[in-house]
Amino acid sequence: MAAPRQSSRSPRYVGIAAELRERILDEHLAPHTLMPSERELSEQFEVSRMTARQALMLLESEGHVYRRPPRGTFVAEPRVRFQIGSFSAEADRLGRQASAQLLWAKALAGAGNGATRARTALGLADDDTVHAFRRLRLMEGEPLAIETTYFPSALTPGILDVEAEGSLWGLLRERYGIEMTRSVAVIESIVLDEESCDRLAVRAASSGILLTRRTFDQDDRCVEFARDVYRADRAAFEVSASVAR
Amino acid sequence: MAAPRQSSRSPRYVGIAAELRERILDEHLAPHTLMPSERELSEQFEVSRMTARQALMLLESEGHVYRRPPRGTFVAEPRVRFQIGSFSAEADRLGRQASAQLLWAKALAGAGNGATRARTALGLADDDTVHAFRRLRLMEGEPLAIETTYFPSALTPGILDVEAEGSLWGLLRERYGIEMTRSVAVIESIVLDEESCDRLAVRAASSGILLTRRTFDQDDRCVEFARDVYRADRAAFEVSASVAR
DNA sequence: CAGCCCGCTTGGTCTATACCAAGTGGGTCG
DNA sequence: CGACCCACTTGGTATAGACCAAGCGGGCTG
Repeated sequence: MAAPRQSSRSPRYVGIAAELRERILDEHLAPHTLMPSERELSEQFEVSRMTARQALMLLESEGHVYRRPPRGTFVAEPRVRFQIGSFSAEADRLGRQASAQLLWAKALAGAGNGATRARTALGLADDDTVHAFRRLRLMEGEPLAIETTYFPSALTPGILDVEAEGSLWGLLRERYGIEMTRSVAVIESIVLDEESCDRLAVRAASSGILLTRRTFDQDDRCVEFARDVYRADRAAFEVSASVAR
Repeated sequence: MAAPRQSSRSPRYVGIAAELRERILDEHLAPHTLMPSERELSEQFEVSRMTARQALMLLESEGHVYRRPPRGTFVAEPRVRFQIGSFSAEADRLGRQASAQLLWAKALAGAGNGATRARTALGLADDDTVHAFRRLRLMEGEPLAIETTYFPSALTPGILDVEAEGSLWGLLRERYGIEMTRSVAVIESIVLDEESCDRLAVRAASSGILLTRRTFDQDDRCVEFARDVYRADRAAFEVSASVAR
């Protein structure tokens, strides 16, 4: 049977999403509260399961709920605000407990694997090598970002052998005497790839924020190139700029 | 009938999206090229229309295509990169032709309508009024952002009567002798509301980037509060920061 | 010839149904 | 008692079919 003509102009699933959004916000349901299942909602609102599902998918894309099959759909937590710079420094500033899980650490030479792009960003020659880390960053135990960081090998001998659970910037200062002085970054909205969704524990093709950063030291050498992917529903960025005239 | 067991692990629609993405990127199809319709794709790939549709929706959320019912689905243009600051200044820098359509301009007093929030951001008292503009910003004729800008009324007498098609920052400098010197902004990913989707000519519940900005003058007074909503698929932001130690 | 209208196509929405993978919990068996 | 297993529930994927609004173009009508 076709859809019965609705009185309002907007689609049924938008209205259902609005109703649920209101429930979450007005009754300020606690984060991680279990929402009704798709099948329950389809009965309550007298629509097919696919329509109830569309409403929940809308709320998920807004960051109001998250879904954890086969457990159910839950109320989400509000997002965390970052400034550009080191994840660890930000966590300290916010008084949150940050940690990192090393995914890999290696020396990159030759072409491919982002090595070429990293060398270009770092201002290195084609035959230079770079040291690269990929780390999952967590705050209060929740995965928030995947950082991929590249340093010129010449500046960071032996860095791959260090335990990389803490601040890499701190390591650069303490062990290599490199002072980071300024960063230039590009922030954009992306759709997360399969691996990132997996690591960040969000559903496939979720929205993410890509922060591509170059950091310079006291001599204005580019000493770090980083490509950080944040969960869009959990992160916000605070930036400041002087006005060019 | 149920879905036949696929050989691969990933869903059918992800594979179809990948195939189409490849076609767009490898054959570098020109922007605005018409893609096959959902019904055509469902025949070509031998899936139901809903599955072909999911693939196209995925590509749309990635910004690879845009949909314009009932004309069809088209290859999208790549995104534009901004620095924090004035939209007009950025357009100049990029050598693009920028324009603005005034949506409304009014004086706000009392509570509600964002007036309270604007006063707080501007550091004004509860009985002060603010002058507010909402403008649709276009680049090369394409809607890219909705700016809502608030100024202290005391600093900008008569500003509501000015034609607001160009740069408001230019106006502040030339007419009121106010020099903008620095901005502080928060960038985050949001889902666009119905009106914004409409104005920006994107589908309902598309992803957007919210830039909330406070701008200060030579005396470090906050002279502008702005809430700008950009299309996530068309905008990127370049920022720089010195490293706090 | 001008203008209107109608039918085709498109994406958008919705129904109804089916099977799948994977946690959860209860009950059973050794 | 402990380990295992199976049934139930959940969201995820997929099918097949239906009607809608709206742009477009061709053909008909005045």
